Amino acid sequence: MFEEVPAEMSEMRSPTRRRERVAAAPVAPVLADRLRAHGLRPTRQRVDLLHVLQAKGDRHVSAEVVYDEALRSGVSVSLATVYNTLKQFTEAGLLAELAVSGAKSFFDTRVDRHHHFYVEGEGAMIDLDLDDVRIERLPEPPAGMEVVGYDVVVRLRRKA
Amino acid sequence: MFEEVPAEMSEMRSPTRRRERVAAAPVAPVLADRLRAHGLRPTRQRVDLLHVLQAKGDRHVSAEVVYDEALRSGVSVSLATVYNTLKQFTEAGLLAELAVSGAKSFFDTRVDRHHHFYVEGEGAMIDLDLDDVRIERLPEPPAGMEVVGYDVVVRLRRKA
DNA sequence: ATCATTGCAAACGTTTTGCATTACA
DNA sequence: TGTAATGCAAAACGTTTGCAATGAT
Repeated sequence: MFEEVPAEMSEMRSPTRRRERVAAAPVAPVLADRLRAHGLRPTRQRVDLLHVLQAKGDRHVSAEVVYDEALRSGVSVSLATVYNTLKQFTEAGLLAELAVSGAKSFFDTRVDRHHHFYVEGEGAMIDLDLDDVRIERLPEPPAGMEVVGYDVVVRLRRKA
Repeated sequence: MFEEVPAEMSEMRSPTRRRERVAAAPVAPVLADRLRAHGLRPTRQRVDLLHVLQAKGDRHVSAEVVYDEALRSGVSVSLATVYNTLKQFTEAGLLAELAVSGAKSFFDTRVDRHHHFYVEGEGAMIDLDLDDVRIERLPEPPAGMEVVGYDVVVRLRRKA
């Protein structure tokens, strides 16, 4: 391994919690609307997965974690569908793909502009509000290009 | 695919160029010293791969690209050794691992502190001198942590 | 001579795909 | 009903590992 990366990056998994089939929960209509608003048909799996993703607030997840949590909460999906759905959600703007070093994909449930702390040696990422970082000087883009935005990763080390 | 990522990120491959066995070239002793200075035994493969990596100036490569270039320039290595060697080089500080979105590892031959442009849709990264970006305000690290540094990625889009 | 390094092939974990089935609109 | 989405298993990648052979000091 090039680096130890925890299954879920920014928090420990909280104790298992039994839950009704999410699709039947009262939040479902809201989720369905959110999906429609992003051009996605609100199928059972998409609603369920969106619910799983949102159930714990902002976080950084891998496909496997989402799959595990889905099963754990009684949602029936295949791993392939989780992968495909995360990809669709990302294309639709419901998720953002995180740039991390290593060979595994991570997704950020928070899609508004923000930055990150990165804890070295643990691979954990922590959200950083936009206001906590400010860039003073932005470089000139190469000819024919325009600047879309910038991402800052502040690297941390645990004090001895 | 989540995103098209070119085999080599920051430049197109230049036309194939026949070359002597690198280990026999006059640069070898220098490379060997560099390896020793970083605590690595200068084996033939390590010298050869270091030469391949440095042959084109600073760049962002994947294991596969390094492997291809090695074969193309007459260097005999196995893909497994390329992977292992890139990992060792990274640990030894001869390379830096790049944080990119996606499921593949990329390495930066430039190890001094610098930032990057990232061209959306092409996955290309372009080096940015440290002076071209300046951060005005750095956030307070969480308790028990200290800030080691920060990386900035300026995202670009090709103008229409 | 000794011990690190290598090569190879096989194992592994992650992600994608093909195709028959299901379910939304 | 027509079409998009799903499940599954299998394939396709990217990466690592085990072990015997090789090479550096």
